[in-house]
Amino acid sequence: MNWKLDSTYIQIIPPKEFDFQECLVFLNRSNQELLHQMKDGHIYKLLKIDESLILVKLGYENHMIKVEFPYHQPSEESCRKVAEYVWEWFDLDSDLAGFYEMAAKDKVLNKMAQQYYGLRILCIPDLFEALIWAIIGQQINLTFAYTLKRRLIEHFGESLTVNGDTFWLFPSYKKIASIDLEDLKKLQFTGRKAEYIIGIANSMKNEEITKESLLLQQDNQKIVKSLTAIRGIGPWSADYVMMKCFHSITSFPIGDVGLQNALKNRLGMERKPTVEEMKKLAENWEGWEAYATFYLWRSLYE
DNA sequence: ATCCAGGAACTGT
DNA sequence: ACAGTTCATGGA
Repeated sequence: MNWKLDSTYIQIIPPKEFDFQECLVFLNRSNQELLHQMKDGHIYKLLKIDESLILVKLGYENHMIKVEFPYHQPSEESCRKVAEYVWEWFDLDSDLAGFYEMAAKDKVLNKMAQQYYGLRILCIPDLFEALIWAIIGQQINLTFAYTLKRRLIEHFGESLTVNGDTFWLFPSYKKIASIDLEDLKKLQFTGRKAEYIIGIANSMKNEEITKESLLLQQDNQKIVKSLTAIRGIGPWSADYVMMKCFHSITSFPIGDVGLQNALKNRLGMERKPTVEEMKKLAENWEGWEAYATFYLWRSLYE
C-alpha cells in the first residue's frame, strides 16, 4: 500500500494503470445504490472502522486519490484502516501491465482495454456484503437485485445524516442473524434466498466463516471449495466473491449471463456463446480471466 | 402476455 | 457423475 497521511486528509498513490473517472463510471451504474454517492466528481461513502462511523470523500488530484473526512477526523490508526479499505476497494494491489499486454493482442479485449484503460475491478472488501450481494444477484435481473439490496439496507443497515444527506452502511451479519425469514420475505426476497442470507449471517456470527480464516488457506482453489460448501453459494457466486473480495485475478464466472451477453454483443453473434466457445476464447486470457470478465461487464453499460 | 434474469439445491437415475 | 426440476419474482 502506497499512501501518505496529512493533518486533515489522506493521499493514496495508485499504480500507473489507474483511471479514477473510469472507476466512477462503473460505480455510478445504478441510481438505487445506497452504499456510496457521487457529487461533483467526488465519491462519498460511509465506513465503520473500530465501531465508529467515518464518512469519507474521495477525489482525484495530482495523480493521487485524496481522501477527506467531512464528518469528523479519525485517529491516525483509523486513517490507516481507511486507506487500506480504499486500496482494496479499487483493487490497487493488482499490477495490470500484464493484462494490457495480453489484451493488446486479443481480438475481443483489444478495443475495450484501450477504451476503459485504468478501470480496475471495483471490489467488495467486506466478506458478508460480498456473499449476500452474490446471493441477491442470483437468477434475477440487475435492476430488481438493486431494489432488494436497497430494501435490505434501508431496513437493517445503519445510517448517518450529515447536512440533510443520508449515508448508509451495509447491514452487519449480527443484525441479519437476529431477524426472521418473514422479515426478508416481506421485502420480496424468495424463501430460499432468505434462508441462505440468514444462514450465512449466523455462520459468520458464530465465526464458522471469516475472511481471515479463508485467507489462511493455501491457494484460491481451496478458498473456492470452502465457499461452495456454504449453502447458497455455488460455482458462480464463489467465483464472484473470489473476484470482488479476495482479489483473485484468475477467477472466471463462466456461467454468468451478463458475461455471455457481453461476448454475444462484442462478437456480433445471434445467440449467446456456449460454455465451450467461452473456454476457447478464454484460453488467451489465462491469468487475467477476472479482469477480462470485468471489462466485459463494463461493456454492457455502453 | 411472455420470456428470462449477473444460479443453486434438490431429486431421480 | 449427470440431467431434469423447483424455486418464485419483477423487469423489459
